Amino acid sequence: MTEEQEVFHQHIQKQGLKRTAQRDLILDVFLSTEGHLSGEDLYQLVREKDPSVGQTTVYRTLRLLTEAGLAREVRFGDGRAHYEHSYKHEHHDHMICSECGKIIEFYSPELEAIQDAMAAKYKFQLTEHLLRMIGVCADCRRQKTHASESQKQTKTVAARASRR
Amino acid sequence: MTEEQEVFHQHIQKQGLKRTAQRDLILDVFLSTEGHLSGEDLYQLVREKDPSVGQTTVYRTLRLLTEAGLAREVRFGDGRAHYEHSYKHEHHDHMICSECGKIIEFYSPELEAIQDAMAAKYKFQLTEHLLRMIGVCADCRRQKTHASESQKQTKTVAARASRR
DNA sequence: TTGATTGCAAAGCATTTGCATGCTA
DNA sequence: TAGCATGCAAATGCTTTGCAATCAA
Repeated sequence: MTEEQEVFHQHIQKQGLKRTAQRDLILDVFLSTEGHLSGEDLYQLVREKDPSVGQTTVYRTLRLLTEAGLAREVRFGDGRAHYEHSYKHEHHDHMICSECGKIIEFYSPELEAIQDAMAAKYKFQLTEHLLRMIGVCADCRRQKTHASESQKQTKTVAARASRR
Repeated sequence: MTEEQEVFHQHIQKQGLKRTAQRDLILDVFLSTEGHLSGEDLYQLVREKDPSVGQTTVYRTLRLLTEAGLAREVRFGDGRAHYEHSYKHEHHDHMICSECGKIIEFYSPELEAIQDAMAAKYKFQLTEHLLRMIGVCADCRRQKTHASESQKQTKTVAARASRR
C-alpha cells in the first residue's frame, strides 16, 4: 500500500465515507499517470481497466482526491479542470506551449517572494495563486525557424489535437 | 466619437465587416462599464437598452472587440470568460477576494522581470501570462476579526452570490 | 445585389444532480 | 440494517452553431 493510498483511506474513514472498488481503482489509475489530466481523460483511462465505472463516479472521486490533498485542480483557461498530483508535490507554476501543448513546470522562490510582498502591500491575505505563462517552447521555436509552410500546417493540427 | 469607437470601426472596415446598430450598442455598453463582465453580464446590460438584441450577438461582438484590441478575455477559474477593457489599459494581474469577490488589479515590474527571466531560462518565448492571486482582502479580514457566527454566515452567502 | 449579420432554437461541452438500486461498515 | 455510493439519464451553465430572414455596403 502506497503512502497515497493510506492518505486516501484515512481521509475516507475520517469523513465517515466508504471504501469502494471504484474509488480504489480511480486512485490507482490517477497515481499511475503524470501530467495534467482532465476529468474526461481520467475517465477514459479508468474505463480501459473497468468499463463499468461511470464518469460521474470519476468526477466525484476526483473531488474526493482533491479534498484528501492527493490531487490539485489546475485550470489552463480552456474551460475545463485539469488535475495534477498534489501529495508531496511542491507548489509550482506552468508554462504552456501554444504550439504543441507541452506544459513546463517550474518554481521560482523570487516569484513567490514578490507575490507575497504585493499581497502585503494591499493587506491581502494570500490563500493560493496561479501563474500561467503562455508562449512557444524551445522545441517549437527551433522547428518554427526551419519550418516550411507545410510543416507549419502540421504543427497547427498537432496543437489543435493536443488541446482536445 | 471616442477613440475606442474609432478603433472598432477601423477594425470592422479592415476586416470587410459591417457596422450595425447592435455592434455599436454593445460597444457603448461595454465602454460604459468597468471591471470584469462575463458574456452574460454584458448581455443583461445590453438588454436593458434594447431587449431585442440576442445574446448570440453579444458573444459574437465580444469576440470582435477582443480581436480589435478593445477587450481582453480573463478567466478566473469559474469556468466562464470575463472581459475587461484592453485599449490603453496596461497589463496587470489580479487579486481575487474569496469572501466578497472583490478584484484588486495590480502591477509589479519586478514580477514581470522575473517571469521574463524564468522564460529565458527555459528558452520559452513568452506570449502572455496570467497571474491570479486568491485570498482575503483587507476589508473582509477586518470584518472577520470582529465577526460573530451570524455575520460569518452572511458573508458566506454574499461570497456565493457575487460568484454568480 | 450580395454577402455579412441577426436572433432563434438547437447543439455542444464539461460537469453536476436526481433517483432507484447496490453495497460497505 | 442504515445510509453512503453507484450509474444512468436528465439537467445545468456557458458558449457556439445551423439556418432562414434581414440588412449594410
